[in-house]
Amino acid sequence: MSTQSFKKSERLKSRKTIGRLFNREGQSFAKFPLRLVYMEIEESEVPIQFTVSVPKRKFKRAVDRNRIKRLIREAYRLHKAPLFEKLMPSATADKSGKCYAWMVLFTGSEMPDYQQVEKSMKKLISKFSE
RNA sequence: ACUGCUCCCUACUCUGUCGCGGCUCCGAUCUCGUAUCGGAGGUGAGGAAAGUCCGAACAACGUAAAGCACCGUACCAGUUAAGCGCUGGGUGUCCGCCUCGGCGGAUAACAGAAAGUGUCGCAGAAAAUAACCGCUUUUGCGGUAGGCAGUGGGCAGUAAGCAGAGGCAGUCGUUUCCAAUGGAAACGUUGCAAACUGUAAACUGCCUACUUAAAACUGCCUACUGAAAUAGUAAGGGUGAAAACGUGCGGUAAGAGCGCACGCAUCGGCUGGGUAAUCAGUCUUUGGGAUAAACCUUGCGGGUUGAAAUGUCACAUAUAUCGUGGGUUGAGGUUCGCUUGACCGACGCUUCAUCUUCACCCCACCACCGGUGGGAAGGGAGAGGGAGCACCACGAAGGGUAGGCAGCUACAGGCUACUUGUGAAGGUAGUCGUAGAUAAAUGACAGAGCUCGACAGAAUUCGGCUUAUCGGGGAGCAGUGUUU
RNA sequence: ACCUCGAUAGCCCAACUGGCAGAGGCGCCUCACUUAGAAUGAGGAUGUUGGGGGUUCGACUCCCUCUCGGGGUA
Repeated sequence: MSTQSFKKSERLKSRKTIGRLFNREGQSFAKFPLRLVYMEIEESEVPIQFTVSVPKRKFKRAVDRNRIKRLIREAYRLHKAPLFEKLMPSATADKSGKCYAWMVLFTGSEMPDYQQVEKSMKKLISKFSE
């Protein structure tokens, strides 16, 4: 499996799981302009199911929201490899590895460029690894 | 060449690397499903994808009806699957031009206000029945002026009468004088009157002023006028967004389309042009303020709900559970507000007893190979009845899923050529295949170029409209300037 | 994707069935009272009625359109 691919199976799709994330079970921390909400889930083929959200209240044009989501996804795709390395070995050895659901929210109110997003994504991942 | 308007096309480009959604093909793996992974090829947002303002397709709702209600719509014709779109035409309004009655442009929810109801603030006499002021007729009551008549008055005249003075005549008286039975004069008295003067009343004439000779009053008439009543009238009345056809003449008590002429508008008829809206002419009717984006009337159209519609497969103890009713001749339903109607609607099975009937069987009698009567466990058929189940309807309280497939992209499709038409569009032929996701795909990095890149992201699909928009290119029309 | 409601002063809200520029409360400003402040009293200001266009003599109101905001759907 390529370390930079981003397949359909890596995406968080279950509406139920998303609901649980926001209700009570999810933990979260923030690195401006991003905020990570995550929780432990059972039985997944991949270590992390990932999704993105951008509030409509701050960005009214669909074009802007799409662009931000694409930037965040791109940053995640390019920098997730080290994290997977950390989670995978246990998963491959015996099936005791932990799986997580991730949702990344964009909390800023202005259009970011890719460098900003990449920087905060790196921080997010390094903090999560601890 | 520039400027303006209209229409059409286009929507930064190229290279490399890493990625994403469909599609096709190949390979590998296993739980054999076209599941997962890998690879290759090819493909992947818009002119507005937006707003959801119109119109359809498509789907479901039990068949999808009629009336009322409700909603929409409104010059005509064409175009189209359809339309509040588009094209062409007509009419009105506004603007511009000039050769002054045509041309050009813009614009219009452009049916009906002469079916009815409502509204029209302030101002104004009055906002729609025409009332008020005003004007005018008539009536009575006043005022002023004039006229006539009268009373009164003034002037003049008449003079029978009266009075006056005078005259004449007579008688008598008195007095005085003289030439003395007389005479004369004066006074008194009586008479006369035809003349003189004056004149109450009367009569006649003229006048009755206002700078006088003539105070004033009454009645009637006329004119003007005051305040009323009655009737007529809509010419005029400072307003207002809007004022009861306009101008002139006649007419009238005053006036008025009351009449006439010219003109304006208008319902309708006829003739002609046009498919029609409508235009021109002519005859006739009428002169009715605005508002229908107030209610409304008329014509036309509309069943409702929208892909989160809907079908189907899988999962889920879920065609499950509980209650009520129907099933038992009818519970319930018939869509949106109401009503009506053709109507739709489970109607099958089990069991219990009763009755009727049939054949067999048993008994008795008549009789002779049959008939009649009676009995009855069981069997067949039928009738109505009781109980229950299936099934149907409504409600309650809950449970589960939120996955797959279909709908889902090939078409009222695009492009080109020819052709028909003023045009929107149509026809014929050729050619092209061009997103289809479902937490939802187009991005990042590096480099290069240029005019330095706007508005902006598909979610069932089309045709329109509206709105946003940096630029670039093309065509047509109009104007200006330069050159030839 | 589809359906639906709303927008009036800094804030909350009236204004009928069109009538001439719009009421009220809170807040704001000035003055008085007080040593000062609060409270109280007196006075005052504040409006493109979301933008644009239309109908009408006249529009917060009726119609069209745009912008912004709210709500709903299985």
